[in-house]
Amino acid sequence: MDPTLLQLEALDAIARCGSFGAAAAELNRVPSALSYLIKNLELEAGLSLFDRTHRRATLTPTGRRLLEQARLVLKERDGLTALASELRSGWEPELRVVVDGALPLAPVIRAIRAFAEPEVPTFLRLDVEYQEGVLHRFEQGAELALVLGFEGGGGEEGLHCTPLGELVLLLVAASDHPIASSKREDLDQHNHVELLVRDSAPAFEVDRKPSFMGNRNVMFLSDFQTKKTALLGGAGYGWMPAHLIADSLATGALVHLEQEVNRWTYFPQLVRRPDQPLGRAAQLFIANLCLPFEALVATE
Amino acid sequence: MDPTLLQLEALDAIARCGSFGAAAAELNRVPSALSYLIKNLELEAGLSLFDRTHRRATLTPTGRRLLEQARLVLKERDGLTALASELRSGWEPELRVVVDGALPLAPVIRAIRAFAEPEVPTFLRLDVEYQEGVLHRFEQGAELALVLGFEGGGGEEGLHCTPLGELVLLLVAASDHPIASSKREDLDQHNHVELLVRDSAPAFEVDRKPSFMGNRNVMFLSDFQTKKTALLGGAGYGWMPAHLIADSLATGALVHLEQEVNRWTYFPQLVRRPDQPLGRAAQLFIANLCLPFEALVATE
DNA sequence: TCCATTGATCAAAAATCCTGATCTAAACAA
DNA sequence: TTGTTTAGATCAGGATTTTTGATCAATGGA
Repeated sequence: MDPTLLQLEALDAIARCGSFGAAAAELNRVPSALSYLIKNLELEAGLSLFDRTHRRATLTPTGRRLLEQARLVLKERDGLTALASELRSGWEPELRVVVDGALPLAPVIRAIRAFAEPEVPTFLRLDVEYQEGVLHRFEQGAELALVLGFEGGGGEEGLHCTPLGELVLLLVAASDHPIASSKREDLDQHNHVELLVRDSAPAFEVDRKPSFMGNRNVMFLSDFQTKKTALLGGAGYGWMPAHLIADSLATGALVHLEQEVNRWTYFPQLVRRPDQPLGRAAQLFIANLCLPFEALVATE
Repeated sequence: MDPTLLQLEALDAIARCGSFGAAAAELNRVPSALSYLIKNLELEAGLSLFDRTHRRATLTPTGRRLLEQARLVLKERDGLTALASELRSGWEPELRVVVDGALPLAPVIRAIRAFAEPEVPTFLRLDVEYQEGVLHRFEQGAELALVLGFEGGGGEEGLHCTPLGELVLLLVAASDHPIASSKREDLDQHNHVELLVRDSAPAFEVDRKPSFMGNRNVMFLSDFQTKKTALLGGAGYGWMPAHLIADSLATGALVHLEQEVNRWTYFPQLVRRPDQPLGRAAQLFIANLCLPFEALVATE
């Protein structure tokens, strides 16, 4: 059995209009055309769908049941034409975005909410990555990246960058950790453990990592929330985005260390490729992102 | 845009097989046929689905997205052919069953579980009715009825009946109700309230109800569970299926009244029309119903 | 009873789809 | 570089399917 969409449309129209004639008028056909389609449908299905003993052809129970399923087919077909129309009107089929896990997630979450609307046909893929993993994911084909900030603050490699405010990282430790009461320049004197968020690039070899920490003791963590927990537990010291530890600094659970370099300001950027124009989904994402982002970075 | 199932099948096959040629072989066509179908699909959709700059045609992101939706259409189409095959092999499109609310529901619930299996295409409709409502619903077209028992115990009106064991109704009241301590023949002397389950036939006129209770005080309830609650609350006395009040009799919350007629045995019947043969769904229902029914009626 | 309406049937016309030959261009090996 | 292989596009003719308009039978209402 191999039903045609035409046959299913005829079945649906006849059931809705109540007669072959009315359905034929709706489909801009002649009644005999529908007669032909339905006859073949019944023949191929091996089922009798209409009861012709009375003048008006009425659906049999079998016909009604099959109609239910036929309407599911037609519904998906309509979904296909709608999708084609949307793609034609500028929506990307898929939008991939990378976010540096050090950035505040709240504005990103607000932006992805817009993709739940039914009129947005684009599939959204959002990856939260760390360190080199952010650019690695971007190079693999993501259309947008929210990065912590390039060295020097400006763009490089011919990428199009839009500044998104500023993000402060602070060197902190638990208030009951010995390092909290030590003075400047003490960091190199002791073998305190430095907490670091692990690079999320898959093929990244830990040996090739710039050995700025020398042979000090280090603890690698998967993300900043875990790192915060470890810091609060007194595992060691480390850099944290200010917005993630404002509460702990206020309660005094964490303290800002008094070191030569204990504060670093980054300038987060929205990065995209300059050659290819933004699709409607990318524009939607940016429109829902930028405005609140500035505000949230400032206050958090 | 009006895509054809052929076009969608071609799109799906090319994506699965990796090339026009392999897909053509799978569909028993010639490559140029698929070329023609896809060209028209792209033309009507106004989208480019394949990238032909390289030798092997590869799906564009747009093509991949549209393919996702196309596969949904084909999936529903397959569901349609499967449904047709099932209906052809003897499954009814719909099965309607009525159950008298006085009967134990457990065996019925076991029977309807079988209809959750995906290989059962039949839509099941089950109505729990009371009194005249049971036969009323059966006459409206239900294929099967589980009735409390006809007067005289046998079948009537040329219906096919199968006995399902026996069901005892007991005349009971709350143990702290005045009637509980009264002796036989007292029922007519006092104006105690009789609790009754209301007839569920929609057009049933309460005036035409056989006035066997004369002008006594009555309280109509929607079902036996509600009636049990009202009995436990001491609202009055009434008949209850034994299986529903076994627990309350055991704890002593309800007591079996000592009256001339305080016990009635019914013989529940599975009723169906003798002229039309049973479909597979009806057979499935009965097969899952009968065996446990006898056991449950006896023990409950 | 007649008459309007519904739908089936049929042959011819129209549209669609398939085929097989031919052509272009990319990938690949020498 | 050159020639070979392979994937797919294109095109005209043929096969198939669908549509049409006329005709016919049957039902239900006036």
